[in-house]
Amino acid sequence: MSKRNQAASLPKHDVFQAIADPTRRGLLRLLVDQEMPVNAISGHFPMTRTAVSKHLRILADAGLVKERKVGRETRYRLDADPLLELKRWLAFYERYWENKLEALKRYVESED
Amino acid sequence: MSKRNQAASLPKHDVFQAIADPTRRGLLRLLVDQEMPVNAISGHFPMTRTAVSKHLRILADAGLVKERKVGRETRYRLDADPLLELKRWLAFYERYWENKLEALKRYVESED
DNA sequence: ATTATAGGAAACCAAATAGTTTCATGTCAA
DNA sequence: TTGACATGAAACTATTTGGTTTCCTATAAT
Repeated sequence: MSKRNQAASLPKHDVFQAIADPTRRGLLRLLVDQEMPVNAISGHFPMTRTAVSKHLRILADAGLVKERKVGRETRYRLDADPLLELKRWLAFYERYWENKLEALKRYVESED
Repeated sequence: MSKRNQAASLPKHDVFQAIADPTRRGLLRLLVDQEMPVNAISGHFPMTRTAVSKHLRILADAGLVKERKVGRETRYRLDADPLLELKRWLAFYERYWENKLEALKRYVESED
């Protein structure tokens, strides 16, 4: 049932786009093993809280962070799962750099 | 010598940004094991040759394709090397989904 | 009850992006 | 040498992006 993500719940931002921005990569890195409220998070970045908040929304759209309301604050934490898609995408190209490394290895070995 | 890529040859587009666009991912996929001239390439995409050409330039800036002039045509081919950066970036997060899978596994196993 | 704190929503802005059309240049073919 | 072909450059446009400021709402603390 439900062909993955359709109509109703189409993620507005995919993981490729989400990680394209360096600030957002920084956010992921920061939330790796801490759940943090927006204020604490935004202290780590040279921009307004609102800007950080928007980045967090984009990450949430891509499924890369989860949010939880606690009292008057919203806490965010990493969800690395969507990165699996990236890993699968990357895997396809793996043999191409492996080929290169192979070639280099042969070249080096033929040098003695 | 030369701390990687500095001043003079700063790549205007990094690999994260380069692969953010679906058309560009399509280009990489197409050039995986063929060297192709622009005209042949652009036939595979629903946009003008010029637009494709610009995407190719962005990929070239990120080092993901190499170009070679042959007579009056310019042929492009994949260079997967810069994807290693992405792989390293991803590797950092690997344990986070592994933890999840672990947890799931324990949960399933405790079910009999 | 009043004040302070945490966060999102809205309106706005500048710059970047993804595309177009038109033009110029270099190379191949007749 | 004349014409056709392959491509990049330039100028232009619409949309998206990344940021801001200003305001509103909900929760906590006094």
